[in-house]
Amino acid sequence: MTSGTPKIANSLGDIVALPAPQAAPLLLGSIITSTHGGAVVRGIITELEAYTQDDPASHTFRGPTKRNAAMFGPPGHIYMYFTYGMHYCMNITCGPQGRGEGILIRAVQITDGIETAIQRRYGDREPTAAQLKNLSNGPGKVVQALGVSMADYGNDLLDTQANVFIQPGDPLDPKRVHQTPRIGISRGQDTLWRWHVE
DNA sequence: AAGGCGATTGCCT
DNA sequence: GGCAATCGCCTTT
Repeated sequence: MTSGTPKIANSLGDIVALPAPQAAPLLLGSIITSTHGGAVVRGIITELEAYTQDDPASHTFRGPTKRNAAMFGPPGHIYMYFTYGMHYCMNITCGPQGRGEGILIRAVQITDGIETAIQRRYGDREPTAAQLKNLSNGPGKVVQALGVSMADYGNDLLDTQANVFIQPGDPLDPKRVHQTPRIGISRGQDTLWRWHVE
């Protein structure tokens, strides 16, 4: 680099290396793409939540385990977990290697491959208006619509050759961004670590 | 070795 | 809005 442009946290690699609560709002509006099954499904990340290691709501609160190992790996990788006996959710790992932080992707606005997403969520039946609205507005729904699975555990989300990857999105209108407590947790409700756009 | 419960979803009232 | 479904993980005996 010969220009005098200062190095700022403007690339995804820089962003995911930040602590999760700093990275999360910066990743809102990013593009996530899945090429699973030979079909491209792509969407804009519209809701996410940050989790840190000293956060009682986090899977990493009690230290590394086999389940949460990816959270302690390099940033920008996939941490998947299985919950409630039937649902999978995906995270973007954050912070430096060795630090158990990540961002739960809670909602995506599908922009490409919506037919494939509908097929994965509802099968061949024509979706109702309600079903279309609920296509990918929850963490388990996002995973299902994108066709992500535990096979993607630990994979690099910044590798555009991977089956699942993220890329920068268009800037968001700050007026459309809302910050709230996280959803579905019994502890750690004091922090405003959920961000979403309308 | 066993039990409780969860970063959820969808259906039922 | 309330609650059942369903099972792997982690904590506790």
